[in-house]
Order: sequence, then structure tokens, then C-alpha cells
Amino acid sequence: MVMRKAPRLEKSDWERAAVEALAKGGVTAVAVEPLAAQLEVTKGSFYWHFSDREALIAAALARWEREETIEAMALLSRISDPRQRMTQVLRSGFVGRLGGSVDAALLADAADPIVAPVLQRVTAARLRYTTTAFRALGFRGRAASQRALITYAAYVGHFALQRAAPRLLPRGTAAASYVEHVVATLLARP
Amino acid sequence: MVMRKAPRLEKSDWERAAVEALAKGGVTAVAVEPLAAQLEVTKGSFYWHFSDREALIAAALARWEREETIEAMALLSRISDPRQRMTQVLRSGFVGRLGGSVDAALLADAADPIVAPVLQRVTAARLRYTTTAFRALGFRGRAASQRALITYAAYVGHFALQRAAPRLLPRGTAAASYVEHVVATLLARP
DNA sequence: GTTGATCCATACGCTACCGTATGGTCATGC
DNA sequence: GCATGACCATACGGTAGCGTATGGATCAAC
Repeated sequence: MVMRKAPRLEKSDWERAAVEALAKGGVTAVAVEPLAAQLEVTKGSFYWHFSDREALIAAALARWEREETIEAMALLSRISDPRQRMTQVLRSGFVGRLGGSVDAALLADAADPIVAPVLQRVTAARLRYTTTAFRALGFRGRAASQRALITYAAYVGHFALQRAAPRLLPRGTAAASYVEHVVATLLARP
Repeated sequence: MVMRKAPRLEKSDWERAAVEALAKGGVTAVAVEPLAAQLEVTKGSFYWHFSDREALIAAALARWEREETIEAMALLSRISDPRQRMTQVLRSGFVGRLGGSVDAALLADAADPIVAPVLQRVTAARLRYTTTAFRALGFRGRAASQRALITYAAYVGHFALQRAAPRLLPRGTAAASYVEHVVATLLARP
């Protein structure tokens, strides 16, 4: 039986694994030796690619921030109708089982000096975008930013609930009905 | 100089400290030796009061669950008008700077087998209560539970945002205006 | 004032993880 | 075919935290 030797790793392999770990257990889970075991190498490999653990965490955060932005843009840019777009986002909010798990995990580490600025940037960008979306829907002045804040809070809250008590969230046809209700409620004119 | 000897600790002292740690850093922060140092004793004290670290975590979670319930009841029972009550809760949601920090921290540890059932119970109870509140406001059938879910998700989301980017939340007079907008939006008839 | 229970300190071994030092392997250029 | 650099394993010392063992200390009761 011919065992093909495992190919060597590159920096990005470590980064990908780190992002995964980030989603599962936050910054604490980005641990060198466990990740090495998972990648079936030793930390000898790691310390060749990175200076130390902190560098990996920073790289993972940067990678997540970039991917998250790209992904969001890809999802949103193909839908022109603002209302449809909002529906789609909210739907992905809690139908997508894995979506936002990095978000949720990072919140616990918000006090971490490496995490804080990333979280700040991502949150600010999303809020800006949402506010713009509400302006496009005809909301004016404070109403746009305020409604955007409610909406984004609810969006984030669904991620939290999905972790805390997934059984309490609607599923199947009830989920579809719920999304409609959410959209109707949050897009209703003041 | 007369140094009054520090009084001895009881179980509840450890529990209180553990709840605090829980709020700051989640389950990971409930560590025996650091807590002992903070309480200015050694772990010799701890292992007299508790069998092991897990017992402390369980006790802290139980204590939080109990206090959280009592506190919520105390806050809500003195307000009879449903609308006023909802306003008060949402106001405390992000004006109270420290409120819900255990919530936020626990979400990251939702996968933990000790944490999961507690989180499940607390979430379920709050959602039940909120649904009842919407019924009292005239919402019927699905509308009540659906609106309750949005509301609670937004409520939780504000805790998250407060951690992720407190600077992006309205403050002062803007906060008051925002709460009104939230109440108007979420209590609007379908 | 001795005894017994309560509460805590000290000292120890164990594990997990970080970071370093050093040498080994493998491909590639020449 | 060998030299160089890229990539990785092994082995080591260091720290933090868990849990145990054991011996004080303190106080109440009698």
C-alpha cells in the first residue's frame, strides 16, 4: 500500500486552521501544539512560519476580516432590491448554521487588545452598510441609523441564540414565516 | 499598627468571585489559583470548600441563574404597564454597562456541557416571559412568539455590541431617543 | 486547658502549552 | 552529485494551573 507522503504546509494552512479554531473556541483555542497535532505536524513547523502564537492570532484575525468582507460583498452585490437583500441577509443569519460563529466567539475576547480593533472595524463597517441600506429604503436622518442598529443587534443576537439555545429557534416552514415577520417588522416605516 | 486579621471565607465568597470571573472571562477565567490569589488565600482554602474546579463552576452558574431570575423579577414586577415594562428592560439593556456581561461571556462557552443546560433554561425562560408580554400587548398567535424572538435577539445583540464596539452605541440624549425608536419599532402592531 | 472540628498554608507531582535550540530531510539549481 | 535553503522533528527548559497530602492555626465546647 503506497502511502503518499503528506504535502508540506504553507503559512496559509496554519492561518486557515487558526480561523477554524477561532470559530470554535475563540482566541484561547488558537494554540500552537493542538493545531500542530491537528495538522499532523509538530510545532517545529509552526515556528518556522510564524514568530510566535500572537502572530498567528493576528494573521487569523486579519484573514477572517478579509474573507468576511469579501463574502458579505459577494452575497449582497448580486441582489439589487434593498428589501430582498435585507431578507437574504437575515435569512442567512440563522439558517446558515455555521455563519457568524467567529463573530460569536470573538465577542467573548473583545477585551483582548489584538481582537478589539478588528471587532471594532468589522462592526463599524457592517453598521455603516446597514445604515446606507435603510437610507436606500427611504429612511431619513436618525431613523436610518437607529433602525440599522436595531437590525444589526437582532442579527447578532440570532447568532447568540443559535449557540445558546438552537432548539428554541424556528425551523423549516416556521423559519420562513419568521423571517418574513422580521423583515416586515424591521422594514416598517417609523 | 494593629493588623486586623482577614476573616475566613465561606463557600459563598468563592461563588461570588467565580461569578465575577465568569462575567469577565467566561468559564476559563474561573481558575482556582488566580481566584485564590484575588481572595488573598491559597487553594488550600478552595479545596476545603469545593471538591474540584468543576464544582465551583457549577455553583457559580447556579448562583448566577438564581440571582439573574430574582433580579429580573424585581425589576419587572414593579411596573404594571406592559409598554413601560418593555421600555425599562430595553433601556437597562444597554444603559446598564455591566448588565448581561455574564450572558455575553457564557455564549462563547455554550458548547460546554456544564454551561449548555443553564443557558438553555435561562434563554427559554426569558423567551417565554417575553412572549407572554407581547400577548398582554395584544399580539396573537405566532405574532407574539415571533415578535418576542426578534425583541430578545435584539436585546442580546445589544450586549454583544456593547462589548464589540461600545463607541458605536448612542449615548446620552441620543440613547433616550434610540430606546424610544426601538420600542416603537418592536411594539408596532403587525 | 484539652479536644475536636473548621479553615487554611505549604509542598509536591502532574499535565498542557509556550518558546528555543539543534539537527535532519527533501527538493531544486547548478 | 552536491550544496543550499526550505521545511520539519526532536528534545529541552520554563510557566500556569489542577489536584493531593499533610501539617499548622483558630475557635467553640466542655
